[in-house]
Amino acid sequence: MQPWNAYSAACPTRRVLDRIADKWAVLALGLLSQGPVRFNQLRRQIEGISQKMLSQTLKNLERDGLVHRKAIATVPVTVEYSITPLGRTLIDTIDGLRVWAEAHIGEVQKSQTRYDKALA
Amino acid sequence: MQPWNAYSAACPTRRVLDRIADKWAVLALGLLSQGPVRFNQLRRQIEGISQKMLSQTLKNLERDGLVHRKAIATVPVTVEYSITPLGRTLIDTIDGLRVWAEAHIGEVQKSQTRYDKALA
DNA sequence: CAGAATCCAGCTCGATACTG
DNA sequence: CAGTATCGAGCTGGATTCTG
Repeated sequence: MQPWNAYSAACPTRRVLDRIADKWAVLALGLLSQGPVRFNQLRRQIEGISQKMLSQTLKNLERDGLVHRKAIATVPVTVEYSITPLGRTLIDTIDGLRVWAEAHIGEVQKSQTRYDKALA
Repeated sequence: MQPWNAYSAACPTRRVLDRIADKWAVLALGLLSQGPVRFNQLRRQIEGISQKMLSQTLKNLERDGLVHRKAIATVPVTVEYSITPLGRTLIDTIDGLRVWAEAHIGEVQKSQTRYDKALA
């Protein structure tokens, strides 16, 4: 845990955290890890996302090289998004967090309840 | 990657991601993992944080059971924050992300540069 | 279908001032 | 020392409208 002894905008960890801080990004990447999908298809799968956010999220993911965008010249245009190998290594890493979450969410919830009760 | 096929506010992973989305929380937890510290001591170590945010961050971490707050009745009061065993398991998990970040940040950056250049 | 552009309500967060 | 309270600027993100 060395790099955390000082706040630094250049810290790689922080930059990655900033990216996955965006819940939509993680959600989208997770879905894309199951196979390529089109824009509106993805939108329907991520219930609650606005198309502005999906567009923005995908653009960021593509910029980071985590997702690949492929435009197919049909009429009307079809765009297929897929996860890149790099993206796959990230989602695999995030999976560790998923495991932690599912293992400990009960404990966290209990702590919250206790905390809230102590205030009232 | 099952739980991601639908957006759900109850999804444990998402709740954990929401917590660590807060960059200050991760920073603080990381520092606390090195040993107990007092409020202003911590504040000095996390350069750039406002005391409002530190206060808020620590309160959230305590509520989740990730951090322990111990008030010592001196004059003036001393408050010592320390990481809990649960918090330690989380920071260990986040460490996987740190490893990923340090291994792949170069690749990400290259992709970004390429992407930006393609637009201009 | 796959977006881009605009508008604006709401929340975040820093700055400041005050307290036990 | 370790906070709380209040206020306002600014960013975020949803809703809506329009396009190739």
